[in-house]
Amino acid sequence: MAEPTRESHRPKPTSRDVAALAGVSVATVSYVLNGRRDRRVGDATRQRVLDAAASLNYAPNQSARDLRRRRTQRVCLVVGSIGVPTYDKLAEDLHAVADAAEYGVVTMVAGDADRARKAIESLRQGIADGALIATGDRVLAELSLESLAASAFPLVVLGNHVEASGFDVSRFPETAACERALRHLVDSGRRRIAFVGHRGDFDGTYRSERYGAYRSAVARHGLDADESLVVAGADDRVEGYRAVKALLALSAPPDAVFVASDRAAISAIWAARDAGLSVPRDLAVVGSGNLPDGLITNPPLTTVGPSRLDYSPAVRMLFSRIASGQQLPGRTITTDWTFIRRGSA
Amino acid sequence: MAEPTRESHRPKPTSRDVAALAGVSVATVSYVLNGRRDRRVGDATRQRVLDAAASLNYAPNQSARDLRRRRTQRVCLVVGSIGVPTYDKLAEDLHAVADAAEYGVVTMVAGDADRARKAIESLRQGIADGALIATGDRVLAELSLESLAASAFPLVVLGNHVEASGFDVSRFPETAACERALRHLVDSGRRRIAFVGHRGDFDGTYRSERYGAYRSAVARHGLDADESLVVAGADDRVEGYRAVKALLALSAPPDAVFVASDRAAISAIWAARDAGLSVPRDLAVVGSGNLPDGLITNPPLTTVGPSRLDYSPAVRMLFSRIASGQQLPGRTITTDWTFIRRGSA
DNA sequence: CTGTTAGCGCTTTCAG
DNA sequence: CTGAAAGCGCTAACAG
Repeated sequence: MAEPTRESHRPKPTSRDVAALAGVSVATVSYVLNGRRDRRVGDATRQRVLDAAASLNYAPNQSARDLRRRRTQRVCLVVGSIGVPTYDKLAEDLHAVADAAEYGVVTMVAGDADRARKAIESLRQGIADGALIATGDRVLAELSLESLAASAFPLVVLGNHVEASGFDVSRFPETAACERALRHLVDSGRRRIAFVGHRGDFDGTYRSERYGAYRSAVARHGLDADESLVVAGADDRVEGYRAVKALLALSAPPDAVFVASDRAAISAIWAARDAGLSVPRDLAVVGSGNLPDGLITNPPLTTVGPSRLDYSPAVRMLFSRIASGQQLPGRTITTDWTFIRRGSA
Repeated sequence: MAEPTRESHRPKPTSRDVAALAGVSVATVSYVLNGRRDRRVGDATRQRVLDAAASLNYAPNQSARDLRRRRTQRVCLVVGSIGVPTYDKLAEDLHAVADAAEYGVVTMVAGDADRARKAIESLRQGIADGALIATGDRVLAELSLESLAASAFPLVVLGNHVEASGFDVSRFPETAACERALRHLVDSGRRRIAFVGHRGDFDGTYRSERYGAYRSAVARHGLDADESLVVAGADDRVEGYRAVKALLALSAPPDAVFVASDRAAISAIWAARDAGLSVPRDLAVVGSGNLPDGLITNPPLTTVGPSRLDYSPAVRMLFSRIASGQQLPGRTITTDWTFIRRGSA
């Protein structure tokens, strides 16, 4: 109100300002504000400090604190993309544990190797005390985690094709379950099985486990190897719907579809029903991921995935690594995917 | 290999180590590594520094750099929860701009006022150079943003019921569109209109715009005011499905349902179809949010929401605030929701 | 119980 | 073109 024209930018108060106002030293301010048990401070002094801090609207500077303490009290989650249910669940599980441990969570999105390298660089620069990397195997394959691991940085990686060396690994092997699902389709008489994959599933030389299982099933069981039966569309509900709609409009449509995500598999069920087809009679549908959403489709979604979607073991590995401070040997936990037969195939 | 038993924790290399190895001063290291144009360094020296840094596997310490520079080159996104499509879109839009501006993004999840206060505390402690707060109006109502705004911290808030004072606000007023949707239902002869809300929509004294519009429509148009027609279930696809299924099993079921999310509205269409009902004939369904997913339902989803889901204006406000460094006046951008009639009502 | 002091690792004037 | 030196704001020994 006094100077509406050129509001003078008064600098943020520091612990020194608080100390001065309370008539104590900065050390005392630090002790009071961090409430350490080994450092008893007189009640009167403590109150003066608290009052001073409150009246100055003081907030301690994180960078300075991190620098001095040599830790950030933060963990970092590196995910491959936004809006993917499994990453969402991972984020939830991580937040739950981090909150309990009074740790903050920072999330970085690294959809390609370039971004992932940037994220790793940030980690090397000490942006957090540990990290959970879940960018997917495709990106992981192009990454070198050695520089991080070499510095004993607490790290847990979700990936099926990395070796635990200097960090921990959480694996979800998919192949066996996918093969079982495909065999089931074959056993129930399907010959023209389509594959709806993520865009990344076919990327260059990389081949996802789901796609790999599909290719080998086609070969092994002598199925119709029609390239027009392999399409992208698993990344997204809408894309999935359109992809399956297009498949069904083929002159020789598929009699089954193996979809690399449950989201898109649900869209597949719709697309089939909207085309006047009966699932599974006219089109068998198998999804991937075992999301709860598959329970409410009609028919309920047959899928492959972990029998329970729970990342807390991986999260706990991370926190145990952070707590130990040691250079632990690399641990691996493995959660096999299973074939979960419900109504759609 | 040499000492497998007690791996000595060699400390991370600092700029001093690099300087020593390169035979230059730490200042030169800083100049080289930050590649400043105003400070030309001899090519030979520069190369020595780069080699030294590489051979030591050096990564500059962020905390120290942030402390000295008095900025973090990071922005913070505070969202109300994980796995909500609109927050996902917001995160995407923010990441897009931040990447281009060479800014990092840290995300915090603040589902309730306590968490939100913690997040704000972190912001006050300088965890980022600016923030986008999107926790939803319910949480926002319990929050005091003054302490942040007072320190001229660059801030943009997504909220319909906050005043832009010391920060910018992006509003998406819902009420008018909701009223239009409800009037449309009434005009097409619906009398028993159900409301499927988020758990937070009824929280204590708080009443969301969607729910408020529903209550007033019931009163104004003299609709059946049956409390059993008001249920939670909008937070989640599965919950939404179950909630609508239960509504349809009522002895006096609704003839229309206004759902506070598109996700759950889609589940509502399914639930109706699975119950052998025709949409919209037997049950009219209106969603909220205008997600792309509503285009692929059968019938396509009638909804209320912004005509285009785009948060980049809000994001740009944030970055302009950060860039200016000034204490700008609070700006407000308003994007009205509209009634988008498709097939389901 | 409280104060003094020495840095954490980096950037940035200011000299040379 | 390069170096010396002064801190950024905080915590943690160590004294008293």
